[in-house]
Amino acid sequence: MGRTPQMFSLNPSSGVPIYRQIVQQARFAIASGRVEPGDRLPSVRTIATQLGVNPMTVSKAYSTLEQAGVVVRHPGIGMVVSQAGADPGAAIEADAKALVATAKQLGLSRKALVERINKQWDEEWIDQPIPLRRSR
Amino acid sequence: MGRTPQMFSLNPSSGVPIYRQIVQQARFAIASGRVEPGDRLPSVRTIATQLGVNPMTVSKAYSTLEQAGVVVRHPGIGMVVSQAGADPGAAIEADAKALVATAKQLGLSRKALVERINKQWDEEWIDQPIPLRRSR
DNA sequence: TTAGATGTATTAATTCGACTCGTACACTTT
DNA sequence: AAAGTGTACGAGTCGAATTAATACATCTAA
Repeated sequence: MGRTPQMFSLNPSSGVPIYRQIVQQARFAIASGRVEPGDRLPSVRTIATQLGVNPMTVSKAYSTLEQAGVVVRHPGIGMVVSQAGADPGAAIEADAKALVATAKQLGLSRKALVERINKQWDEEWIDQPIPLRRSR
Repeated sequence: MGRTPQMFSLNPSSGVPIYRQIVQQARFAIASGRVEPGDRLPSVRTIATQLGVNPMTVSKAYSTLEQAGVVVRHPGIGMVVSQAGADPGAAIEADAKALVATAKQLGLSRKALVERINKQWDEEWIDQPIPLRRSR
């Protein structure tokens, strides 16, 4: 059984909470196709040991992913990537909802909001923090 | 001189910080046209007295509005609603920026993001918390 | 110039939520 | 059973956010 290369890694100096780093990296892994729907994520204890953190911390990350619909809990088995989880759109639903709510409160028109989004899209240039690695 | 009816009111049980409530209500007042560009907002001490809070708390609200470009500081005069401040689009710039950044990180396409926004727009039905009051 | 108005820098107290961990538990597979 | 899965519960820590008291700098208006 080929021990899959460590799926997660921590950046202690980033200031980003551990469980968020796990959530983020899991999402990247899915978005990049490194992990597909139906695949199992490493067990809570496996990750906890590898990263040297408490199992509860990993569990919190998994709970977050489950709430976001990215994975499904299979009792006795573990967390499995869901079909819908492959849709990155679902991941931003919460943020999108908040933004729309605010925009409406401010009396912003739908068109104006979309324009603002498009404008931001062109302006923002993110440095991709994706440490891609060959899978297999 | 007709004392304008109290422009701000607090909801202590809402859990929303005082200075945020002031910011929000000022934005509503502007969005609804109750206050127009060029108009003065009540002085820090006036509001502080009416609401029974510290002047610094009101000042923080005003500083926030200034940073957002909603009002302009006129030394010795007070805070005046700016022209650009009438544009509600500016008020959501920060949130829009965050959303776009997240979407890009997740590998979401521009089209997919806009679709998500439109979807949310149709789904969300907000209860307008605008306590409109006749002005004058 | 001076009295009275404006907003604010500084500092401090306090609240409050986010984050992490230890432990014990319920459940499923094998 | 034995060994694996995730988690409820409780506690501890830490830091940012919020509010306040006070004194201050600036501008207007007379």
